[in-house]
Amino acid sequence: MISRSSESGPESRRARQRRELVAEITAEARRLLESGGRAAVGWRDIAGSVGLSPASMYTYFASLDDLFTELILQTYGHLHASIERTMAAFAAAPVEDRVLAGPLAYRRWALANRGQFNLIFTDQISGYSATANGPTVEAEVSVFRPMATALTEALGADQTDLESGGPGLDRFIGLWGLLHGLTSLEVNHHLDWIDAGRTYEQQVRSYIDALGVAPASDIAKRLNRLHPLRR
Amino acid sequence: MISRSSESGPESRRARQRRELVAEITAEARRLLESGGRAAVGWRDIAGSVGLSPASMYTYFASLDDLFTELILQTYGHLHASIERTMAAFAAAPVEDRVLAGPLAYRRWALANRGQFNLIFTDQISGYSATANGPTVEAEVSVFRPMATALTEALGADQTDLESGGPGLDRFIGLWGLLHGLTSLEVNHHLDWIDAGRTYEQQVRSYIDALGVAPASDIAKRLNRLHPLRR
DNA sequence: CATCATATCCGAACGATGTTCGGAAACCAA
DNA sequence: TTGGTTTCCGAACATCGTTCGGATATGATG
Repeated sequence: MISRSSESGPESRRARQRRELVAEITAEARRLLESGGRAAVGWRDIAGSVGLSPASMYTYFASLDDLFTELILQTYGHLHASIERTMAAFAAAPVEDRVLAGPLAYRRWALANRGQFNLIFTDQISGYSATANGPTVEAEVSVFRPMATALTEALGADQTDLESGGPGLDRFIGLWGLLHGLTSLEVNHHLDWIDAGRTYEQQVRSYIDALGVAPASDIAKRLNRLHPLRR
Repeated sequence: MISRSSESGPESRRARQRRELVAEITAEARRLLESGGRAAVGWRDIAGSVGLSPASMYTYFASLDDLFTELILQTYGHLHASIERTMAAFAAAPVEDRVLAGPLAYRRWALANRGQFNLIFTDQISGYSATANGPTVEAEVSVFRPMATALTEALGADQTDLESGGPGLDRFIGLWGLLHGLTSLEVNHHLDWIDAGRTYEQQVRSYIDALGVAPASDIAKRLNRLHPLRR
């Protein structure tokens, strides 16, 4: 049932089709997740979308939970890539700018992918706990390493603090809590009564300012120019 | 289908039984929600628990979504009551103590009621958006009014700031974001790798300390004495 | 007390779901 | 060409939320 995983020879026709189908399946699942929420993700819709029968889906995923597991891992990668891409755009700028650009990218991605954001950050799948699985923890720390590294660098602290649980880690945990809390509330429509975007940037700025980190004033503007709102 | 709602006469036998049954149903639903997550809440288990058939459940709730709606409203009330009860225990203490006691109660309740916490703070029910419904917004602001009021009082700011969106509101939004973010992460097992309890208190203290609010050092200890961990 | 509308309750059934199974067809290596 | 493996599907199963019709219990009204 499992084909070769890491051989170098030319890909067989079956292997390529399988790879493409798995990609189509997860793509359609993400589409359904974003448009209709978790309950809207079902085999029959996905199967119809890729032109196969529901039973055939079990050729590619052992169960619906397995599909969600794959979806979770992919989503960590997407969030990670989005943050790192944005921060890379400020690679030539002072570190302080990157400390703000990271959280701004975090919020932007979350608002554009509400379903996936909730998928990875709140336990929804039966029998699938966040840190219980190895690959998940690894994927999670990779998401935040760029932001944690930038903050630690801006503070002039030792990078080994992050691994050993020193004071540099505590500083980042506070920032993470703040930005994740505000983002999570806004994603789930608990901040609809205020100007959440303005408040978010102001709060993050205020928090890192208290740590002595002062980014440029036009980071958000430059970010909007880099990635205009899609769709 | 709807019996009298606010009359003063003696309650009929049917009315009492109906009230008790609705209470049993929601109680069992909460039990299932906490033990097995959202997917574990089903009519057949609930019906069996109260000694009725699944079809009879529709005598009391028009649909499963309606049950969840009721559950959400009740949960707001429970969280509100838990926070206010804890803060009331510090009514004679300085305001600064209450500013810390509120967030500590928030986290304690969330960890003891993970399923209900996620139920009210992340969109899970089809077609049920948080702020779209009137009763929900009202219930939500009631949850945070005690904490917001205490912080505003501790800051010596005008209480009308909260309603008019003045700087006092921004201060509280920041605190709310921080405490909700850390709590949400811990509830969903994203902070299992650190001492989340110690970190939480330290972060909240650090945040309000920057605002000039310094509670007593033994609030958590006193809180543990008031409400030892149940179950 | 007798009457009658109403509330409650249940068994049976419907549609939709995730999943399994057996066999047919397609593929690929030998 | 041969033979084993992969893919695919129709049919079926169990379970779910929900509806319906009718039987039974309740409570107000005469």
